[in-house]
Amino acid sequence: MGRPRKFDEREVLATARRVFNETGFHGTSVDDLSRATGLSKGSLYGAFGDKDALFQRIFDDYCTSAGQDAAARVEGPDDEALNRLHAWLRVPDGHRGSLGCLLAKATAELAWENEAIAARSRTTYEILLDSCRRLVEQAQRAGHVDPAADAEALGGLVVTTHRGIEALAKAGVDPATLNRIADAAIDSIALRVRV
Amino acid sequence: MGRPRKFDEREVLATARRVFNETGFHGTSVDDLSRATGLSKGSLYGAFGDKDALFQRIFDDYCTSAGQDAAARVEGPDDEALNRLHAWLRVPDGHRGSLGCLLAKATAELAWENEAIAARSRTTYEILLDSCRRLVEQAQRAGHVDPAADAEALGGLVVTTHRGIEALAKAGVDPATLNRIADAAIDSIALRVRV
DNA sequence: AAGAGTTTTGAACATACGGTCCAATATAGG
DNA sequence: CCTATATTGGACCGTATGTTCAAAACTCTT
Repeated sequence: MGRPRKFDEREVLATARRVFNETGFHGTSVDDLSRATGLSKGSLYGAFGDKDALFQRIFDDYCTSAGQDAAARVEGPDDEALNRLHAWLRVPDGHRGSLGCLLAKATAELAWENEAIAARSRTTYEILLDSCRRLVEQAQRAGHVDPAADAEALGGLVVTTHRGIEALAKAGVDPATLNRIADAAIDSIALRVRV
Repeated sequence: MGRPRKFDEREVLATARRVFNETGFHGTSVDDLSRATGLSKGSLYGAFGDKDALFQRIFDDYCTSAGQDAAARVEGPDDEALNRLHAWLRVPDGHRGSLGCLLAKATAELAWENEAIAARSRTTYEILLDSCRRLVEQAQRAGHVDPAADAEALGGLVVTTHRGIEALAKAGVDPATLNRIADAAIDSIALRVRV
């Protein structure tokens, strides 16, 4: 009972995430969030606590979801593993100004001063590294990658390449260039095939 | 004539850069800068203008220096080009908490909202890409990389790997892991040798 | 209809912020 | 020693910030 909520919590969180992702934590005021979500400041505080709690919540959700996505990418036949890695690296066609990854943005902005953010970032990256290692192992089993190669390092190379491509995309580097880099990364990994 | 300055401009700029690099632009107040540099706000404003001008100055200097460093890395004999690429990627031994790159931090935080920052970031990354392309071309001439490979894309792979390694370092990922990724990146590029 | 329980609202609050100003101070040249 | 000039450090201002709160609005139960 009680007065019902006028807003959809998931919608509000999605909007707040978008704003945080665009202007960062310190660059976003509670007024900005209030305006973007349509909720008054009082409602925001009532529903989510203070600004830090709201951000932490959004960041946690994002990391969880990123980890799940990574785990989901591992599922599938071995002989398509390389394609799945490739698809992950490619910049989407209609790419303008970059949606960007909250994990990257929050880590860059806050890891130094916020231990909770740093810890969550680290474990999330470790999940990504692990998923990519598994994908490389699949590609090895499929004969697409040298079975003697260090799967963990090669998987890591995919993760760093992904991060790097996004960083350059944020600076406005030509998407076509970035996609050729993605191709080169996969080619380099696949060239370790024993012919 | 008149009263001479009590501070060394370069020292102040270096300190301010460190602070900006740690807590970001929006996360750093003018009082923070004043405390860190030992200069009063009045002196800061007299010497460097407002907070935006100071940051832009520091960022410009950093980009210029990063571009020069990249250009300097190109100098040297062809048969050491691959080593120079490798050395650039390696994380320094005494690495704790990451010094980090102002270019990456500023781009992540501000590119979306600040056109001047975004433009400078883009041209700086293009200089980095160009330097790495030249280094790969050197390695090709030395016979360390397949001469038929796309040197621009392989050079880009080095840049994105570098960016990615730093992003993961910021999250606290084990430096040893990152160095194995750096090794893998160089190995992958070098494996394009025609034997 | 009345009451209990929630949420919304909009204003109020204290503080922190970026930015400005100025009297006091220190120095170089005349 | 004096004058001109630059720096200094702190007081000061208006605004924006994060946060709280009392009152109103609303739904469900009794």
